[in-house]
Amino acid sequence: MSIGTRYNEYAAGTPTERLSVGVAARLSRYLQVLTQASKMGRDRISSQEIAEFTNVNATQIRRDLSGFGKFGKRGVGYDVSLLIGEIRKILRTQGQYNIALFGAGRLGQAVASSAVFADHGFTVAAVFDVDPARIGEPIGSTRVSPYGELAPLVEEHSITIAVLAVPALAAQRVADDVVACGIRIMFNYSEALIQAPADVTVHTSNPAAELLHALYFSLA
Amino acid sequence: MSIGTRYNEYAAGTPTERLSVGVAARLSRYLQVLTQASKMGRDRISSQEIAEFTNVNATQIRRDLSGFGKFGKRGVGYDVSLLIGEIRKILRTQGQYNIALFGAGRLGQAVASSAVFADHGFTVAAVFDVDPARIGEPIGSTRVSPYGELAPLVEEHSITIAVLAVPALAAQRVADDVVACGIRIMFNYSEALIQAPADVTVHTSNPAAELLHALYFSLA
DNA sequence: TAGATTGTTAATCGATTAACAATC
DNA sequence: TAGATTGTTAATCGATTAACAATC
Repeated sequence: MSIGTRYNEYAAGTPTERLSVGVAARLSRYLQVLTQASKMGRDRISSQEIAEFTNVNATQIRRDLSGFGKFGKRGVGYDVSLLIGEIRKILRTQGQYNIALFGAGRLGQAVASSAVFADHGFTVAAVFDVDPARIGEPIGSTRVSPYGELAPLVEEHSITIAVLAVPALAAQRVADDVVACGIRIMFNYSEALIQAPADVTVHTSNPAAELLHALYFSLA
Repeated sequence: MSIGTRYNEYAAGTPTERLSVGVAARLSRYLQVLTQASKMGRDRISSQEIAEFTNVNATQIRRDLSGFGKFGKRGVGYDVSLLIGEIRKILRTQGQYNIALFGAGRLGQAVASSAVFADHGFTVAAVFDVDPARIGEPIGSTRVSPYGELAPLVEEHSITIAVLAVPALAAQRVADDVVACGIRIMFNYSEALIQAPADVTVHTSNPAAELLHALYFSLA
């Protein structure tokens, strides 16, 4: 009966089924490439080109997309802005999402002033730091808030995502506080291994692992 | 005959076959988790714990490792430092590798002073910036060099990896120059889509795509 | 028309999962 | 001994690849 209820909810809200983890991950990456291609003034793009930038097979890309409609033109490719719209509809991530950034040091400042999040509708709505000297400093389009105001500001700005740009030793404590505020998605730029409840998603930036992997294949 | 020659080369140098892309990528991620666990003072770790931090299935982890030897103890788990050594042997990435960092701005400074690369034997041997005001500035354990000295310094320091912390608009030009110097591995922190020859590996940091992906699954 | 690229199928390959004996 | 976790097998699922007709 509870399973039946869930199916009914899906049927009422959206006719499509839940995407698999793999498909959702790949669609997100296509969206990133398309967004950047659009900024570079590209109108059209082929599955082959998307493949080069995502390292996903071109046939796989065409099949991922064709599962939701015929978005391309044979002999021509895909219209970039049309495809951006379609993927956003599929991912149901068309809205604006507010981010809380932790750490107003060099990394935090770089993140706050970068376009990488803004391009996808993510707004850095609050920045926190434990250093009293930094409180009130302008950063991106906001100012540094005291860490003690975390809970009320998360509530006030409807923040759903945390980005951790703090030292590794502080990361777990911040993660715990963030979870306590009801945030369920974190992006961790520190090298710390974050412990979090099962319903919380933690993505950890891992450039060193990617270099090791690349290095293995480049060695004779 | 050429195929036979290749097999002979492998047989002479190393008895093991080439790892698949998937295995090498996963082993690199296990190594990152183990390295961090070691820094946190952990002596032992179970496949289940590695699974939680890598999002790789615990059975998969055990099978990846058991293909190369019996590194674990039943009922106990894996010895962290022993396993670090074994994976380094498998990946043949035990040496020191020199990095050229491009961009001495906030992001570049954050990267240069972070432990994330140093923990895996990557040394930032040279930092380049086009801003004359920054030349000679200390950054990490080196100083900012003029961009014009790229080729001789890459040669002098045996640099094999480039890390791009430059604005998106400058990224492609830097990538072209880097490739011209013979570097074949790049890590790109900008949101730019980098074009490079097929034998060059470019990894682009993509926090926004990972957030979009996480967001999809966290939405009701 | 000729060339290019999508949409789609079928075959192969690798990853995931469940299960469990072995053993620390 | 009892509990825990590895090493390993088998079954299922999803990704990759090649191929090609459809069609812009």
